[in-house]
Amino acid sequence: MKATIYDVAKAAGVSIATVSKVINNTGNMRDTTRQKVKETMEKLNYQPSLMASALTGKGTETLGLLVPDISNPFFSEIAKTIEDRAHESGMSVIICSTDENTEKEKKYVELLQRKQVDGMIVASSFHNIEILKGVVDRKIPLVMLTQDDAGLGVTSISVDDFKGGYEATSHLLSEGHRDIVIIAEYAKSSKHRIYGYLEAHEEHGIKTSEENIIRTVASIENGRECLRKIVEKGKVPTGIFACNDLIAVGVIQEANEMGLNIPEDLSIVGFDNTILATTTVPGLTTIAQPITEMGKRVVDVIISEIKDKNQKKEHVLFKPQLIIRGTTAVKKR
Amino acid sequence: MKATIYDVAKAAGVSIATVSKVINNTGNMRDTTRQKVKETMEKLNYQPSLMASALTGKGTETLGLLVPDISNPFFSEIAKTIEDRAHESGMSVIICSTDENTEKEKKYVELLQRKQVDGMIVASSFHNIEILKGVVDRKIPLVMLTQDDAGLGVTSISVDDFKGGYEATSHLLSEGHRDIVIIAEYAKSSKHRIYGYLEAHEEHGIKTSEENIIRTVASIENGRECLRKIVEKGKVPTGIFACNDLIAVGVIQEANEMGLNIPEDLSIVGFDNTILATTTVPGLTTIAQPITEMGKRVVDVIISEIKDKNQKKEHVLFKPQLIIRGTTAVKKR
DNA sequence: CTGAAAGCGCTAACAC
DNA sequence: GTGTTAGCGCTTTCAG
Repeated sequence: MKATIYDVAKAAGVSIATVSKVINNTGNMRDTTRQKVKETMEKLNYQPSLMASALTGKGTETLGLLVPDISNPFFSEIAKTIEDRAHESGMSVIICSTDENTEKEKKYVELLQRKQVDGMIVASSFHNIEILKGVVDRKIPLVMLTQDDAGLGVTSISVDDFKGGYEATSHLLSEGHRDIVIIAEYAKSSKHRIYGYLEAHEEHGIKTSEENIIRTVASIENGRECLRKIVEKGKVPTGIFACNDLIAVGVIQEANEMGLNIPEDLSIVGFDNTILATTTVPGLTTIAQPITEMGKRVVDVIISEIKDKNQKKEHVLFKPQLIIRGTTAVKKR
Repeated sequence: MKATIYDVAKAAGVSIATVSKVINNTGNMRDTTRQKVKETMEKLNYQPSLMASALTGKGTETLGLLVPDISNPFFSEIAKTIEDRAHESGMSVIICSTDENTEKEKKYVELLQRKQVDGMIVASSFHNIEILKGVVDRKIPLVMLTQDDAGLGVTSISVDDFKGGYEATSHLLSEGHRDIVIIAEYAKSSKHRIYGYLEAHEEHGIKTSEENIIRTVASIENGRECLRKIVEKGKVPTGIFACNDLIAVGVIQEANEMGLNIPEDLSIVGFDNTILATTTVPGLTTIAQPITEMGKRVVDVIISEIKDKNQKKEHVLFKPQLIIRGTTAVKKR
């Protein structure tokens, strides 16, 4: 069987209390004792059980991360930075994909609670806010990433969606496009991007209509479908602002199949600047979210909340950045 | 504070043993009692601590998954299927990205052991085999995914790399290409793909040389660099078999920048069939690994090993599938 | 400086 | 049927 603290104590000829002290580097003791214990731990290949220590009040040193779908590049990139930063701070991460599914949301949140995670990060979308209220009530540190706090009174970290939407649209507008369709998601963040889209139009003195705003669920397939529907309706826009790269890629693919040239016939702007934006041809003009900084920040925040609950909650907004690649150009048509 | 089993017992007017029984659905008792306890649990919002139960001998119901880099689409796609399947079986997953870094490998494996995961899945590459020996010695179920068992005597699940390499090369060969470069990784799996590459040549009665085999670390940037180097050497091949999609994408991008037309001037075959293969233009011809089935299979295997250690170890080989898209065509040049 | 002992929340015999 | 009790492996006073 695995060595326990007792085995070490016995082998080293000391008490378990002493061993515990060397494990945690606490208390004072003769250097020779500490040394001896260390050696025995080594020899016995002893690894203190995190379960047991968690049970005695110490934290579990693990974070829960809830994302809609880890196989989506945006989330896997975020997960990577979160994981890295967490490990730097001695924490590990359990990732759960909710699939935008209320059942799973509930199940996973409960699971994470039963596993006594020290804190939870909820990324991008969460439908069952009641569930989250429960974790707040239980005083489990919680921070929202890439979405607002939904009235939970927790800190949230996101990109400035309004500004992102504004910049994407402005870019299109300034290249002469007057017929711009925005393909949004149902999420709150998309709402802000839509406002940005609207604001940009207003500022440029251009009017747009409700018809130019369509919504869908993020996926390549849905992006394609959207373009199909747009075209079916008759008038083809010269610019499309897709609220994320996945949708944008779908639009690009469908456009290609329909024989539309990009960017000559149709300019496209995405959002997120995931790896996908770099693999299309031409490269996708998109709004970058500073994923790395945001990821680092969330874990820093959550860790500081774990150390000291009732920290001041804040709403951190990161600056989006327009990355111009090949899918946008001055209007020709 | 959070409700414990004692709180429930007191509130329901029973003993903790009874509560434990209803939690685990074991033992017999009057239906009314069970009902009453259930209600109290509900009312108190009680959630049994997995820490505590893990400590008493039951498993932790968590799996450790070691991948090189979760932000790589191939791994995030695998992680997703593993996560899904695991949850279906009541297990959660802790994902760790080793970054091909021996230090991290060691750190994470130790961490997972201290967290007492019930089993570990090691995907794709692991350098410090000694470390893995340690987990095998400790009788912790371990299965290798997408790589061979490195003499550990554990079960491994992977695609038939030899066959994949053979088919990719054969496809190129049968389209008339005679000058085919293979860009491989340093991993064992690449070795088999190279053998497949060689075998295909032999079978077609075509000879190739060592010079046509180059190696690199998987990344878009390295893919680009490889093509650059190949071109610098003078003779440009008409076909390239990249041992994964990431590299293939890099080759495509660089080829585009160099003014080479794909597939007219250069045909490319990738490996993995990740989302990236669908987002390039033209779509990437590639060898698909049945990610979903493989993912399901690993967790099924590991779970059965958890239930019954000293299960027969096997080496499961999945069939690769050539997916023809737009980056390959009959040789023109 | 070091050790004894009381928990942490739960499970699993074994009594009653 | 239901309760008592002895751990699981560790942390943490509090004595010595």
